[in-house]
Order: sequence, then C-alpha cells, then structure tokens
Amino acid sequence: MCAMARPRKPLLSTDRIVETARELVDAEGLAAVSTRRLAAELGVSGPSLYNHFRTKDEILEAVADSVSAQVDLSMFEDGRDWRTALHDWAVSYRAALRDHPNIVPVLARGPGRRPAALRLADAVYGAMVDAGWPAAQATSIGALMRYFIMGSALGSFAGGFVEDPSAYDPADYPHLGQAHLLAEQQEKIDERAFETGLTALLDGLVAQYEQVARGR
Amino acid sequence: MCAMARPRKPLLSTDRIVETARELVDAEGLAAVSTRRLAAELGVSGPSLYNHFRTKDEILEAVADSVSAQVDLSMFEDGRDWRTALHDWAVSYRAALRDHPNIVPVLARGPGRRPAALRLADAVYGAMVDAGWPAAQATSIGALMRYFIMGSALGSFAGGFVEDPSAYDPADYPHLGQAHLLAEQQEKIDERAFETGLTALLDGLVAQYEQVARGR
DNA sequence: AATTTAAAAGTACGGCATTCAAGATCCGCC
DNA sequence: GGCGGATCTTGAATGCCGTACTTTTAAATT
Repeated sequence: MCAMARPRKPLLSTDRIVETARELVDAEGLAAVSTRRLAAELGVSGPSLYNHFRTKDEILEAVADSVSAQVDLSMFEDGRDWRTALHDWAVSYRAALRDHPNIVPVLARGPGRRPAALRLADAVYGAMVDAGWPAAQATSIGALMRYFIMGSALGSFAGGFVEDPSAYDPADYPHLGQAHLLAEQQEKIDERAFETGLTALLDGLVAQYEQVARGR
Repeated sequence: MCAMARPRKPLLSTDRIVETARELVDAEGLAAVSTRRLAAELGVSGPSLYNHFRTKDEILEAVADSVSAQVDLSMFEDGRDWRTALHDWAVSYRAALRDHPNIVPVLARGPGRRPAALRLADAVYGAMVDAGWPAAQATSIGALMRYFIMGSALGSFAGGFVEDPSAYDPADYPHLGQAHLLAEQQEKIDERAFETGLTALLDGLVAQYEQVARGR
C-alpha cells in the first residue's frame, strides 16, 4: 500500500488549522474540538496537527487570539475623548465575544502569551496615558474593563441557561421570580446589565479623573 | 477472593465527596480531578462515585456551590445603606473566590442550577429592591456585579501568569512595559484594579440612583 | 422471612491527547 | 546532477479519561 508521506503541497498550515478550529468551535462548541475531529475536518489524520502546534491548547489559544484580533481599536487613534473611546471599545469587544461565544472560556483565562490580546491591552493603556491618566491608573483601567467585559460575556451568552425554571421552588428564593431564569429573558437582562454596568463604570471613572485632574 | 460488596456503613456520602473534591481542586487544580483520582483519594474504586452523582460535572458544580455558600450575606440584613452593603458583599465574594481560585472557571459559567448561587442572587436583588431600586435595575445590579467580580477572579488569580516576560519584544507593545507581565506584580495590579473598578462601579450606580430618586 | 433497594467492586468500551518510528517528498549544497 | 538533512504526513501504540453494565453483598422495607 501507498503510505502517504510528504505531499507536494503542504496540506496544513497554521492559519488553515486556526480557521477551521474557529469554525468548529463556533458551530459545535469547545467540547467538539478534539484533535481527531479537527483533523478530520481538515481532511487529515490525527497527529498531523502536531507538526504545526505543540499541543491542542496552543491551537485553542491561537483561535482565541484570532478573536481578540477582531476587536476594533480605531477609536483610540483619533482624538476622541477617553470616555467615549472606552465605551465604544467595550461595546466592540463585547460584540466580538458575542460572535464567538464558545471560545470565551479560553479567552477569559487571561491574556497570557497571545499577541493580539497584548496589543489590545497596549492600545487601551496608551490611550489612557495620553488622556492624562497616571500610569498606574491606566493599567488598572485596562484590567478592570477586561474584568467587566469578560465577566459579562462568560456569565451571559457563553454561560449555561436554565431550560426548565419550573423545577425550582420559588419559596427558596423569595425575591427572585422565575422568569429571570428563562434563556429568552436572560438575553435581555444581560444586555441591560452590561449597558447599566458600563455606564456606571465609566461615570465612576470620570469622577475619579476629575479628582486626579483637580489634584494637579 | 472476597469481592467487596455493600459495606456495613456507607463509605461515601455526597458531603464527603464534595469536601474531598474541593480539597483536591484547591490543592492540585481542576485538571487533577478525575473520577479515578478522586475515588482513590476517598479510598474507593472509580465508578462508586456514580452511586451518589450522575456525572463528574455534577460533582464540580456541587463544589462550586459549596464555595458560593461561603460568601457572607449578612450585610444585606441590617439597615446598612445599599452602597456599602454592595461594596462589602463584593469584597467578601472576591475573598471566597481567592480562597478557592481553581474552581472559579466552574463558578463563572453561570449560576445555573446551584442553590447557594441563586440564594446569593436573591439576597442582592432583595436588598436592592428594599433600598428603592426599581425591579429591573435591581436585577441588572445583581448581574453586573457578578460580571465584574467573576471577571476579576478569572482574569487575575485564577488566570495564567507569564513566567518569562523577556520572551516578549517590547517594541511590539510600545506603551506596555514588561514588568506588568510578572506574576508578582500582577497580583498587586489585580488588587488595585478590583478596588478602582469597584469604587467606580458603585459611584456610578449612586449617580444613577439619584437620578431615579429625583424622577419620583 | 422474603423481597426490594443501596452501595460497593470489577470489567469493559470508546474516546482522548500525545509520542514515536517510518516513509516520502522537498530544498539547499556539493 | 546527486546527496543529505529538514519537512510533512502516516499508522501504531501508550496511558489516561468518563461512564455503563454486571455482580456481590448488606441494609431497609414489607
């Protein structure tokens, strides 16, 4: 038998692997991504992936970073005021996560070694420093915005909803109704909570900024 | 040979399983928890666990909920003003997560069906309504606080730090230094970012509250 | 006392990430 | 032009994993 060896043109490339992996994650979730399954999707046999990545986790990190790369950063370039830039960035960030909810758990475990995620942090930090924030606070702002955005993504569209609220005894949760457990309602709740929280966060930062400015 | 059968006293109980699982998660991380390993830790053979839980995931959810149960809720009982109650609760919540960082990824994927997590949401909601917030906003506040707290826990002590920042080319991230990549510094950054963000969030909510109150 | 139920052990299955040796092709160097 | 090492893919193999099923015995129920 002809044991297939090195082909004329490489069947695989890191880009093609990441792209296919992202499609698979989007379509069927993180759990569907096994090395064998992904390889099958690529028309290739299992361990071939290890010629391009050292571990499966590296592939998922690359997928995560390709999502980070989709976040718009243009609002930090022109001279918009920092509050609206931060707001628009947060909305764009959340939109990118909503487009790829299944990869959020990977994204949420930290920027790690991923270049696009670091570029993103760099852009926010630079913009805040340019806007007059002290370095330490600019760092904090980048971190706390990521906390809120990631937490929101994880807790809402990436998270598990409840199929059957009637399984709960409302007496156990005297204030909470049952409706909020419905997946359908959940979406609206999450949208509103994100907007409310983002507004509060930014308003609070504006107040802190004014205090800093007055101190100088 | 004596094939061990039902013992005089049950070797396992759901409580003992959850307790041991939590210890194992705390000591060696989520990845160390396999049914076999956990069973060994309990002095029992693998599939015995399935007499008390339907899946491994149910065990992890129970562990997560046992951590939720450790969050102090007493600040919602006395007549403290809602802002300080919310603040103290957030700090206590974060402390509980810091004590068990390895289970955070499970906790972060949503309250789901876990009773302690729902009791927690119920307490916050009830307190906000009592304080005069409209129902919809009270729901939002519970959600957005959870976003921030979970995001903060995931992104910092539960997340992956970087061991060797010198592997990065600082030219790629012109504003960011290298120091912030150090795990040691990271801890301080996260602590400060959490406090800064929490203050901003609460200040922003106070501003919204005053608007709501004026509208009435 | 008889019967049902519960809690353990043991075995087994299919899938998983990853390692390794072997084959086949390409590329650069003599 | 030929040779040698690097590159890419393969198939087989390893040691985990979650979980289902069967068996054995003791407890609980009737």
